[in-house]
Amino acid sequence: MATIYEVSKLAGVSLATVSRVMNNNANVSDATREKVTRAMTELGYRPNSIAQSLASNCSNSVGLLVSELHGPFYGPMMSGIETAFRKQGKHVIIAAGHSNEEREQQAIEFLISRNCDGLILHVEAISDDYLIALSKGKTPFVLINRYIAELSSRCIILDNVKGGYLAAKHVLEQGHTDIAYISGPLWKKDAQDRLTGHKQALAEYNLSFNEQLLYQGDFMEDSGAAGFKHLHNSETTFTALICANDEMATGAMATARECKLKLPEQLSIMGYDNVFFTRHVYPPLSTINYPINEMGRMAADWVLSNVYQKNTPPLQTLFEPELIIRQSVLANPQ
Amino acid sequence: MATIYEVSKLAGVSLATVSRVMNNNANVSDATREKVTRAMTELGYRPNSIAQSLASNCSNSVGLLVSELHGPFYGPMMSGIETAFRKQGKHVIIAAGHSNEEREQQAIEFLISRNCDGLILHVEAISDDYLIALSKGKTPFVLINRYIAELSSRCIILDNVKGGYLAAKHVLEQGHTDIAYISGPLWKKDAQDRLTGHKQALAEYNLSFNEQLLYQGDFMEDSGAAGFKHLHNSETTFTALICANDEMATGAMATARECKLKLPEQLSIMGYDNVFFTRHVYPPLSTINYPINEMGRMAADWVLSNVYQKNTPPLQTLFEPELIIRQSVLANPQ
DNA sequence: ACATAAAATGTAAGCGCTTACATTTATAAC
DNA sequence: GTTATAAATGTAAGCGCTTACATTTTATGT
Repeated sequence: MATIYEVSKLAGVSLATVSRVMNNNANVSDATREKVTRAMTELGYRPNSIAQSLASNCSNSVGLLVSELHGPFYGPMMSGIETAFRKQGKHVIIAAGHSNEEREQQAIEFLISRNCDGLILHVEAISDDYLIALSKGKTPFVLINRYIAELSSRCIILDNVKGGYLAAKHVLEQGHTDIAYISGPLWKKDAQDRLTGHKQALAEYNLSFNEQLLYQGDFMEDSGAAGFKHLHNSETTFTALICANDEMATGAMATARECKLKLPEQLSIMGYDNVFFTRHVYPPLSTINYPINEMGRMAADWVLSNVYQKNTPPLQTLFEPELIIRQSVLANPQ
Repeated sequence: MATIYEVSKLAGVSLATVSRVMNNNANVSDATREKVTRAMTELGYRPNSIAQSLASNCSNSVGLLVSELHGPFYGPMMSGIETAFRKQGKHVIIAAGHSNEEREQQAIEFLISRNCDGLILHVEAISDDYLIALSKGKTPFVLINRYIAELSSRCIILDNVKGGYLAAKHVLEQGHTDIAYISGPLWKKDAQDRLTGHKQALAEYNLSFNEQLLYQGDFMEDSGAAGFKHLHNSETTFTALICANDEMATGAMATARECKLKLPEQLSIMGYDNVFFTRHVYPPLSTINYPINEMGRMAADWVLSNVYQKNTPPLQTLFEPELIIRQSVLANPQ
């Protein structure tokens, strides 16, 4: 692989000049620029980005930490991010944290030791304190789907209270009054918020929240199944079940069907996230849209703007959920 | 950020010694190793991986090129790969090629200029010739889901002929004789192979392949829908539809239902890939398992073994598809 | 105790770039 | 044609490590 040195020799100029045309910064006369580019193509020169990084103290790479690389939620997010960065010649290093505190911390360490210029973090298990401490460090980062008051300007979040409200309201508007709820793990802020919104809607309809009809899941499919079973076997009855995300809704649907319930006739179900496969389940699942792809893009813009001083569209930090009506919620149940 | 120089001063040794304990290569006495590690923790020293890479000519990073970052197929693949590498302290740089020749080439260039030590490529549009030329270069790479005879030892593939055969055989065994087929784009080897297997099974049952019952799709959901419409409106009839992947099967199912067909009573459907959501569609889709997660892991092992000289389990290059029976194929149609 | 080999440590030259600063060359103003 | 000023180019010192080679220390055998 040719180096800048060989290029400079071939072109008959100094190293600095070659570097200048590469970073087309400074004043280089058209003539020499021409000479240099010709030499570069002749040698098939490709700059060594490692050397560039070391010399310029900028790795042109940003770390992306998600909980899982698979799963319907993170794909669109990564996609939005990668697209935005590649346009700018930045690259993304990915790591998975698996919603586990130790692994999330390790991943962050790893990304930092890799000299990432910035970090995009979707972390769940790590503490606020750790992140606040991290914010004192020299690697800037932005948080997706997590709000910490002290770090508010770098938190890109969805209004989950509103989302929870919207979901419940839709079900209420269809005439349901006995509504079960499978929440996410309530130590997570987003799970709490969704439930809060749910309760708000109930209150608006002068319905009191029945603790019997609440099951705390963990956002994973199996807990949707377990939750449904628990609720189904309890003494209370319900005509609708709202789940705090689509995966749990899917698990609940499968189990409900195993219990010989007709969907949506005997049970209306509502999800949350609008993960792509929700329209393929049966019946197609009504849900709340989580614009994760755009939020990923926004996180990328945050980094582009705050780390690389690029001009970006104005940064937006709070996103709005949206009701998606399909066929899993039946009107006028008896 | 502390550098190796400060560590060496604090520990009262030379740079080289510090470097030695970091790479715990050479002979370092326990006493000095002790001194050095103490100095490192005292300073909170973290090696600068960029500098390491430049000096050692090894970036400890491997490039991963997939068609899309989202979608049900690539997630498990990336997941298997990331896990394998992180255990070894290697990191993965991702790029998306979008099944487009130019973008795939750009992505490869990008990854190479990023000094990746090795590449894992899932490419579709790029030519064999390009890859063969690339193999002469200095960056080693392994191919997933692509077979090129000249590069056979670095092709990690599924036996798609067998998969196509298995799918058709299952449908035939259930008594179907009029079987439609929505293929992938036939310029792609895997699409061809699946169809070849399909025809083999037909032949085994002494059935001739009816070109009228073939529709060429593009592996995307919409083409499943379009394919079904086309087939449904043609003069021929069929009791079963085999699709070359799950997404197209899903598209076909949705459209079939829109056409008021009862599934699976009036139409049996078979998919391919066993993407995770297939068990959630209705009726749960019978399909062919594509062990993409393991294949990803194997690709990682290939790199670990061929690039980093690590010991790995024996490398396997050909993977076997497997029939997954769910409820979308009905027995004894009339 | 001495020679010799082995182990431990140090020295210094890069890796391929960027960039502050110095120098040369072109341009403008008179 | 000078001189002042700006534009173009060159020089060389790093960036933070690794590593070949040189040197010193320690262990071993007699």
